[in-house]
Amino acid sequence: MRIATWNVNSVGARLPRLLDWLETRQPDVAALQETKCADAGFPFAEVEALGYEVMHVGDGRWNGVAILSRVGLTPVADALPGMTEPRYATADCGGLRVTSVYVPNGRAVDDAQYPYKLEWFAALRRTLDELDPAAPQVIMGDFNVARTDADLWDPALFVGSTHVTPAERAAMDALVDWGLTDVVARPGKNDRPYTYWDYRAGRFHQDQGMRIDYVLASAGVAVEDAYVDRDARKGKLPSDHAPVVVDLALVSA
DNA sequence: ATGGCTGTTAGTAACAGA
Repeated sequence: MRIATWNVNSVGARLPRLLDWLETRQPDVAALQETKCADAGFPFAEVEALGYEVMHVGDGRWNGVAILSRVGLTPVADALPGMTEPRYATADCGGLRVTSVYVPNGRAVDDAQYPYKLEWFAALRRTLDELDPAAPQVIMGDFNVARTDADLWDPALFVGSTHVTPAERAAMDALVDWGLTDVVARPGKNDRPYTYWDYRAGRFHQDQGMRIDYVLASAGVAVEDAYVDRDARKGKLPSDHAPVVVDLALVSA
């Protein structure tokens, strides 16, 4: 099974590229983030025409997540308990539980969005309490955390910022420590692991990015290959994120 | 040098992203 996660930064603005990407990469399951639309604005017909079932959670100009699957899709949850923004979707897809997450940015450590981000992580962690780490599961998306300084093109620029604080990194560790593997992609350009590059200042061209998009896989998943699809960040009108693509097999208990 | 760009809804400006 091939799965992928991609922060598309508006599914409307990205539709031609999304459809081309689905046709050329052929993911069985794709988790999208930042669709930036309500259900009425989601291109269901175009995506379904490629053979995908779609679960979309969105309410307008910000946030929005989706799960696309051509191996079956049964929705499980469209929100974290107590969290109202459209940043979370879970579905069962061909024997694999798939969660698409768009973790709040946090903005600044002295902003109210920062404790909100940590609360959001805690709510995400609590969803695992009732689950079996041996069951096939992936939680993937834009986590807005660089787990280590190696995940930043210039760690000095992020001192005092969100995305790198011990609390945010501990929140990621708490997910991993429950029993999820941070799937490491094949080395990319210059062996750098980035999945996001700012639009400004030629950051992508200089490979000055961040690793903030992750695939977290349970022990019920055997990873066969993983890579960051940098080609999807090239050319005209790209998202500022690249997809992470993972080939895997389900491990029977 | 904390900017540089791109998206949305708005209606030629504000806000958000990371």
